[in-house]
Amino acid sequence: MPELPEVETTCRGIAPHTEGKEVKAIVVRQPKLRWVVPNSIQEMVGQRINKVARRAKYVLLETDIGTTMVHLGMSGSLRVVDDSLAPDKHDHVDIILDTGKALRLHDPRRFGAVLWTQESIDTHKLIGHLGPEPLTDAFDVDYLVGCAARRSVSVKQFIMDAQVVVGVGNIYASESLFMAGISPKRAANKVSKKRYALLTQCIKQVLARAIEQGGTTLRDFVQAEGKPGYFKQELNVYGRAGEPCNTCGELVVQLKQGQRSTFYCGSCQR
DNA sequence: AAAGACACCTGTCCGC
DNA sequence: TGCGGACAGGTGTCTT
Repeated sequence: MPELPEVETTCRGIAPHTEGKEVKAIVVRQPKLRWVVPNSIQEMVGQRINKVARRAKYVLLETDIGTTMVHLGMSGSLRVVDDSLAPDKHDHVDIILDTGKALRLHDPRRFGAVLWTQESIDTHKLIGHLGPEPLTDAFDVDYLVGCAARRSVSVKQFIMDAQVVVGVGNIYASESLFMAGISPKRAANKVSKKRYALLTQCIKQVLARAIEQGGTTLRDFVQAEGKPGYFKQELNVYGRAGEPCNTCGELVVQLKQGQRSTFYCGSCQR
């Protein structure tokens, strides 16, 4: 489910309930997620959560002595619930706070992760090699053009490459390319600098707007309070194969690129 | 070095 | 109603 806007929405939703609160207990009902939840996660018990942050698609719960990293995978969501609320089948991990609330990870497919690290996040094995955040100034046209040199992969797969830029997943890659009028099939090194300048802006705009709308709920994403995101109604191409393009009326096309579905308008995108 | 395939897992939907 | 197969928002790892 979650791309950058959904993870950011989650962070913003849980922050008021977790920042400054102490962790009273951690309950792991199903340790087998993408990686087995480490026993060292219990080191977080008794610690105060100083800050909720995000890097790429990781939710970071920072304490004085270490950081808990939560990844939502394809089907994960993190909610704030009353500690006493009975867990569902796929509620795998609870981080129980001293307020009577708990952060509850729900993840049917178990592609998500809960990890504990004492090292600096910037150099962490899973994060150190990642590209810049798309909503920062470090992500600009010169940077993107530099990355694209000698890359024959399609521009859609290129912008989904986390070593190039983080947070752009399957929905927002298609949407950004539609907004920029660029064909997803074009090779990354065959896109002009002028069009990369536009694409850079479109990626920022699409992600920012999706965050404003609380993310996109396709099937199971929910925000911290359990509400869906509302960006789905603003999708122009994703999931709209066979429907008319909102701009020109031509039918939206679906294809596979790197095992993932891509949606685009063959008339508006060149 | 880069590109492509595969793996992980459950739920849902569609056609027969 | 049941069954098989395809598909789903991610990403590390292995093979070409």
